[in-house]
Amino acid sequence: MQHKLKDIARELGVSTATVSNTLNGRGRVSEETQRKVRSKVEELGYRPSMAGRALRTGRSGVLGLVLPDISNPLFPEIAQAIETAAARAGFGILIADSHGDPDAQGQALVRMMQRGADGIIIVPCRGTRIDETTTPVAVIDAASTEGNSVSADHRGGGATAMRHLLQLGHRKIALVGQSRRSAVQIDRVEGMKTAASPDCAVREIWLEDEAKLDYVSLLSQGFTALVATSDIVALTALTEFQRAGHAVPHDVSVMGFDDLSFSSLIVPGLTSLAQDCAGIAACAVAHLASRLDGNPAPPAQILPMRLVVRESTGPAPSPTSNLTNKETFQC
Amino acid sequence: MQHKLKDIARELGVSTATVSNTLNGRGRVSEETQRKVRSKVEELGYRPSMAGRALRTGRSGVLGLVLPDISNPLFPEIAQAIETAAARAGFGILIADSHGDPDAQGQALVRMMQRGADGIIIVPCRGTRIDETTTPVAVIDAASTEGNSVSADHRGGGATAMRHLLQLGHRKIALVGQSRRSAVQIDRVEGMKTAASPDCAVREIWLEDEAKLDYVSLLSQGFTALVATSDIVALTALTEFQRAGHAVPHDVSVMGFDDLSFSSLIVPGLTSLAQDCAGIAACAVAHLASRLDGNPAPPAQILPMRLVVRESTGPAPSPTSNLTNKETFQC
DNA sequence: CTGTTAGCGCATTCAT
DNA sequence: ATGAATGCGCTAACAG
Repeated sequence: MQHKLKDIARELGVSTATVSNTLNGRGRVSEETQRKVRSKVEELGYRPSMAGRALRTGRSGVLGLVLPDISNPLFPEIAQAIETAAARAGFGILIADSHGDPDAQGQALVRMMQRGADGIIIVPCRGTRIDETTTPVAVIDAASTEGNSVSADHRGGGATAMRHLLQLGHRKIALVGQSRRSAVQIDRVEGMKTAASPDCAVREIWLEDEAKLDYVSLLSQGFTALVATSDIVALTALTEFQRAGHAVPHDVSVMGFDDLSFSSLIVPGLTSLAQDCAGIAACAVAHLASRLDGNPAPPAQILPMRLVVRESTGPAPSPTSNLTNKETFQC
Repeated sequence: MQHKLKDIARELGVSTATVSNTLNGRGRVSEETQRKVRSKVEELGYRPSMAGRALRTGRSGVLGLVLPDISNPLFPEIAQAIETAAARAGFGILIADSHGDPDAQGQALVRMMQRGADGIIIVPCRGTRIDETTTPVAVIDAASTEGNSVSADHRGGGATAMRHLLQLGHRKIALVGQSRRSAVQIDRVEGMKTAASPDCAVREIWLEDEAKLDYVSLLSQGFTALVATSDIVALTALTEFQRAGHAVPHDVSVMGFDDLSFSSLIVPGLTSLAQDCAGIAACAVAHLASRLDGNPAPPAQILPMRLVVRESTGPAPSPTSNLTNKETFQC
């Protein structure tokens, strides 16, 4: 076992209170003794026991992080950002996975509280709402969700995506989402639709409705661009197009959301809208830290999304060449 | 604040020890009082304070998990598996990210210990070794790494990959890794090479050596298959091939490692070698749990990898059609 | 079988 | 400016 507060107090001939006061800056302690204490602490390699402190102060110095589905590829970034922000603020992160199941999510919340988490950051399952509890909770969801504490501006991101394609001359655009139960996806699609110009034809497609979407047939229907609510879906579309011999972005432009790790690595690189994960994480941690200091819950914060232009989006094909694919040109 | 042990003891007219004994099964307590205690606990919704217990027992009930780079897409699965395994064993998971930096890794280890982690599971940075400390550590790396506690059979996986391609008739195969500093990647490539038949030409390529690898030119050099040490690299190769108009697997077979989440979603689906994340996680947690019970460190465990065959691998093209690509056929 | 007692390591009064 | 004393909630000895 390590050295205790008492040890270093005894060795210095002072009281434990003095040592504690020095270390926590709380105190009226003379410069002289402060130096002695600090050097002794260094010498002995003393580390305060979190258990003792937690019992005394009722604070564990730990925040819970509950995620809906760790296997979602966006998770790594958000988790990393939160861990970094929390560490900077002196908190540890206790992690839990709800497997997308509302029951498991509830149990995870209870487990975190039982473990003494000072606060909880949660990215809720689709369609679940979080009832406020005794321990403060920061919710990262969509701006349109009640109880949301901080989120990316998914609507604004959708609008930005749409404007990007309009600028490139696209006028017939497919909007592809996975599930309507996701408030995030709904917001993104809404944003796209509101930004569409009157002369722009838009078709909204939800994968949960279709057995299997035939991406390639969209081209013969005159669509020149596709925006997916996730880079995952965009990647699927991209590979389908390329496999069928259609050039991206020459024949069709493709873009997604979240700027996942692979999006910059594939060929062509995927144009995407990135969340400000670091900003969101910092907000969530700050939110909790502030409430732990006794302040009331701050208003929800919405952080802008950032357009990352890569090679998967380009000028709309001219009407004549619209149905022409690469092979035909080459022969 | 919640109810304390004392409360429920007082309400029942028994001692705190009796309640504690009942709850921890430690005790010589009559059936009668046990029932009364349990029902009172239920009624009051009593939850033991981890802080108090931790201080008393010196055990936090928490394991640290230190990852080299959360943004690695394999992380989600391994983290999820470990969280699940730990929860089953009654542990919480305190997470930390070393950003691939050995210094940060060391600091993360210290932070975990300071927070009172009972044990630490670590996936080390490339090229780092973990010195055993006072708190038990389980290392998840490669079988060839000293100090490794549990890992997938990366060599065996490499061999399996090679045999899969040999069976399909491939005899000129490119092996693509990212960094030689990764023991995991080394093992995978070694496994591939040992399984290559004498009549099979193999070329080992490390991306850290090349400014930018020209995947497409490999085809004109007669390669009919490519194995990457990661699905990420395989995905890059796949999209490059498809963009250039080469059909996968008709013209070239591609396979990777780790069966990342996107591998089943792209077209064609990526053939890959999957780690048994759940098994690895269970082993790591069991390893730590056993050592916390006072047992000596168990020997390292190696878990087999599983071949997941999808559409990106197929029969080798016949020698005559080897240099022929899709467009030429169609014209 | 059950109750009493004594800390675990720390932060915090209240005296000095 | 410092020290002595107190108890956070719990469990492990020991006593009954």
